[in-house]
Amino acid sequence: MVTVHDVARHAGVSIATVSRALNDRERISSATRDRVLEIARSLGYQPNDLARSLAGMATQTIALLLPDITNPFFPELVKGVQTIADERGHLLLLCHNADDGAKARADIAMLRRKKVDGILLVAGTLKGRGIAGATSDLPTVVLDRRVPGLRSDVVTVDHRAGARKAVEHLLELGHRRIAHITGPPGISSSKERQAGWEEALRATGIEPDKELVVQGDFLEDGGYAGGRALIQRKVDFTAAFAANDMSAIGLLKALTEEGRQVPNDVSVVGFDGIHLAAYTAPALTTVAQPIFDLGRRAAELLLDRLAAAEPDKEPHTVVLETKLVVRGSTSQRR
Amino acid sequence: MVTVHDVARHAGVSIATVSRALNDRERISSATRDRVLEIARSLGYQPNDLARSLAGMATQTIALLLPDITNPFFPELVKGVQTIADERGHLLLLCHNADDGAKARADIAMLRRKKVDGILLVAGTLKGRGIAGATSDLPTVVLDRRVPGLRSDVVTVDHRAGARKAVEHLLELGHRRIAHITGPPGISSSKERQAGWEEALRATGIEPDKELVVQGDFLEDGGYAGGRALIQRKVDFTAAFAANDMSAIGLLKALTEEGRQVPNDVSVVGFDGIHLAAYTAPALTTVAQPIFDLGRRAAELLLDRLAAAEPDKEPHTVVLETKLVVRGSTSQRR
DNA sequence: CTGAAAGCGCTTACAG
DNA sequence: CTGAAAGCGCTTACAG
Repeated sequence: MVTVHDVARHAGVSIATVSRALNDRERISSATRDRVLEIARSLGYQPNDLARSLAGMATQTIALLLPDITNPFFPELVKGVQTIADERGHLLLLCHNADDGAKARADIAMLRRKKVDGILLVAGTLKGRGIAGATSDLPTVVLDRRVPGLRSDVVTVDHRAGARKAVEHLLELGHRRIAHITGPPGISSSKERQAGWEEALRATGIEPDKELVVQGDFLEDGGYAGGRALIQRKVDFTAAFAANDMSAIGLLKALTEEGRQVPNDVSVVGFDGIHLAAYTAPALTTVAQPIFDLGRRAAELLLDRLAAAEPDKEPHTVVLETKLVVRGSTSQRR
Repeated sequence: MVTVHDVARHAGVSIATVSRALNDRERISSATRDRVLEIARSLGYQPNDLARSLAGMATQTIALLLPDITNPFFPELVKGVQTIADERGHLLLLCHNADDGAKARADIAMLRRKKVDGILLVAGTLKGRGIAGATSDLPTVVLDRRVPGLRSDVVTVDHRAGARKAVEHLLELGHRRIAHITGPPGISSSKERQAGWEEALRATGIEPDKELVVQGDFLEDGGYAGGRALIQRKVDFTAAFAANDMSAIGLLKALTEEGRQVPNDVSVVGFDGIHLAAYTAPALTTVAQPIFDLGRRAAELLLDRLAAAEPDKEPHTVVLETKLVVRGSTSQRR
């Protein structure tokens, strides 16, 4: 393996000069720099980043922690992150925690030992408390929803406004009895989306009916169970707003199985805008998050902060826009 | 930051002893070991893995290189890899190369400087030549398809046998004019799947008709274009085997647009078994690869090799089984 | 602009 | 079983 010593010897300079040539920024005559660089190249010199980082330089590595990459929401987000990491010469570490707080903390401890420069955290249904301690003093950007107790940059969407768009769309189609399948309890994005449902109804003079609300979990199963529950309880509804696309897809399945036609008998709107939503039958009307941009902006925010002169300046929150995408699962109330 | 020196001082021992206590394996009295460990714990000592690795230990980090995480084939595979990495205390680096050889080589160079222990490579449509050089002497396991010129472990499926299953299924349903949308040219998995199509036909005494073959690219667009081409050319066919699920989905779309009912007018079979295939209308009959296990086995193979006494022993190829999953897109020939 | 030296935080022969 | 020392491959004050 070729080291700075080899390059130095061949160039007839000290290793300090080699280091300066390689890292440029120090004052060094351009003649020596060019000569050293040429020799380094001809020797096939490749710096050892371990040594570099141990000597005080950044590792140029960030980590992305998320619950489960097979959740269709995440690949697009990962791609957004990766795009920026690539652009800026950083490597991306991926960690799955399956919404398990202990696993997440163990991952963070490991990342700390590895001296990653910073982390991107999709908290899923994780509680903020344990995580906040684990990430202390590690530059962190939180994605998609706020995590209580965690003082960090946040990149998210306006979940409440998005939910309002979904429900307003249904109201405009003439629906009045609009069910809501919630997300998992206790996390802000669930609460905000439900609040958006309520707000939109009230704004039209409709008092939200508790009977129309069933609890889900952001998963297909929860949407399916929710759909069956609504029907079993003989709830009267002509439309439903599911807290995310996967639960909307589960709901679609339950409705179909129970003989209700979508959208003729029931209109359905989801939330997220995952690719999958375009392939269901009927294709799902949904409130699309800018998933790729969420990843992009979060990575940018993190790397900007890392590159900043004073990286500790106060946390920043970026709120991106959602967009209603109308497809086949919604129609005029009959 | 707490270092071995701090622990040593508090314990009244040398840093060598601290290191031995931490890493266990050396002979050290259990009394001192326990005492040192207790002190390390109470001081909140966390080893610096950069220093550890620079001093000769493995980085416990592997990398997974793939074309594009938003291709629905990959999330499941990543999860398989991650599962094993987690089990064995390794971190996972993710690199996207968008089927760009130069990008892949740059990534590999970076990974080398970071001293990753080994890499997992999904070559996509990458040519073997450039990659083979880049990975030289870096422990590598190749996934899903063989890469010519690359001497490494391989975990794959029997693409040809899988394709035969698809076509045999169609033959059993009475179809005789079975079109084939190929994968991208020049890569082994495409060729093998096409060879399977031919074999199955010949085995039933049918001579493969060139007219029934249209080139695709493993993407939805290629399947869509292929479907339109078949119809425009007025090719006579009652069934089609697409080289993968995404092209089958594109084909579904083209057929529907052209007024052909699936499966009544045309039966369609895909390949891969991505989740998405279960959500289309009709749901797609497909030859499922054990995607999660592909990732699992590849990671196991790599980590086994890294842990092995003689890591250079000759390359191993693991071939996993595919499984026909019959859904709504195929039916008896009318 | 350049070099000698110290230091980053570990592990591991080598002695004892 | 334990310690003193060397070494992993870099960067960066400190002098000059």
